[in-house]
Amino acid sequence: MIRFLCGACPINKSSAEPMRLSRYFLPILRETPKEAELVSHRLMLRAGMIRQEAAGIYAFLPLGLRVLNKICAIVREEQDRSGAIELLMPTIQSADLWRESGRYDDYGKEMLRIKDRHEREMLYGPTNEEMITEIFRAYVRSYKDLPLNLYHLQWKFRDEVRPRFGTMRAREFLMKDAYSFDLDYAGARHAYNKMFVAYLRTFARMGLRAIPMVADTGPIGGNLSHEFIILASTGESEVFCHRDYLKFPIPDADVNFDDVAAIQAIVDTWTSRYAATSEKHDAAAFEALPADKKMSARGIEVGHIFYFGTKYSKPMRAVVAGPDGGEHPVQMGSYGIGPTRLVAAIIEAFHDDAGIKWPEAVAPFRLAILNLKQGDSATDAACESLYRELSARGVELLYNDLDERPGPKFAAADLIGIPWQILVGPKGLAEGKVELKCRADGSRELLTPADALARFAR
RNA sequence: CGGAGUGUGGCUCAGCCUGGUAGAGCACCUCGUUCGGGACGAGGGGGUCGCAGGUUCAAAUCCUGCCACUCCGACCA
Repeated sequence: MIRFLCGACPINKSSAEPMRLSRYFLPILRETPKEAELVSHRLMLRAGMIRQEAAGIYAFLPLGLRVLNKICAIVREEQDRSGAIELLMPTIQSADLWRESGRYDDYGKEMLRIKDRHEREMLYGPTNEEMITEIFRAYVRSYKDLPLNLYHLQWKFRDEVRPRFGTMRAREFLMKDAYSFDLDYAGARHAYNKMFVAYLRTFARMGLRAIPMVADTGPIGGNLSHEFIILASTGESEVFCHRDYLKFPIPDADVNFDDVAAIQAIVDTWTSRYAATSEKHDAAAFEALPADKKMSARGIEVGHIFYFGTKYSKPMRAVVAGPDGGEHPVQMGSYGIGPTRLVAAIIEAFHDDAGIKWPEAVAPFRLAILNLKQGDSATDAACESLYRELSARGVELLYNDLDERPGPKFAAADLIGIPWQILVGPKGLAEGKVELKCRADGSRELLTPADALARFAR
């Protein structure tokens, strides 16, 4: 099946093809490379997910790419559900565009500036507000074409002084960035709210509880902004919030994004309690909370949304005709999610001493078959049969058919964190059984191959 | 960008102080024995010791410069 959509871009659909380990490329490391400090960084290197090519610049190896694609697929589904429309902008931009907004000089050394063969000044995009505004103004003339929310998933480059923590704080990173366009503040506020709700769903589907916190707007600008933070002991920043955030409900998949009042109500709930990062922390307000509701923890920022009005539309003259016939600079917002950072963040949330414990929604494979005695005819036959039957039913699985002892197979399966393992060996088969192990809680049960098949068949 | 440190086979590291023919474990290849939680034996392949100069009869080792990477700090999706 051809799944190739776009060679150099990160837009490939997840591959559901089952795989034999003997034909796969999974360079597992038994020892931990010394540079890795953070547990997610260590595990990503050991599990053969990434390879560092320069400081803060990583290649995604096949296993890492599968996870990244799963994450992108969820991001995409929830963006689409909320009404955003995907396009794809380039990584390289012209400096002229950034001079229009005035940010070319403001952005500083974080921006990677390059020259082409004609000595024209170019840059590797750290974000795309200018470019999307340029695209918008080229085509959109009337308020009747609004609201509009355009997004893409593309590699960004920010030349961090000090990249660290693997893909958590890389210089090159994948980002989903969406940009909303509306005629007035009310429309822009609804666009902001829609993204807010989409983000709640997006992170929840990955098994994460992300808490929206009042945030600084930084060099993007604007005055309404939330960071979506997941709590993890290894988080980079200190955060403070009300304990109620741990149990607020996640909006259903059938939420109506056109229902302005309903969407606003969800946002109101999710902004009704104290929640702030250290930069915006109000110690007095936090101290006023009941003692059993106070939560201070470390957090990882996995998403950030901004409303910034006409900050770019005014200088770049992105205007539409309103119902009054006059010209109005368009009201904008931008909305980011970092999939490459999420890969690491999810590992921070789901791991143990043996390795990664992927939530099913983002797991590189759903199921692993471990042949515990390769070469034993009954064992081989049972494995092959399971592999064939499960493949035929579309189960994403990795079959460890290496001529290896059981120990390393157990260790590898635990390390790469596939949610379910079927252990097939002569001992069990003598009783007509295979063993099903759940990576998340370590539970095991014996069952017949037919029952195992039924368990995973859709 | 300030401070600290590290570059020796694919990985983890020893050797450097006190210069004298490059090592170990793991990984890899071959053969045999093994085989339900990272086996064992025998044999084998693989490194211009980050780069460039310098000192010396002789440099992984001493000196100078450069580069890369890591950690602490300021900065950040």
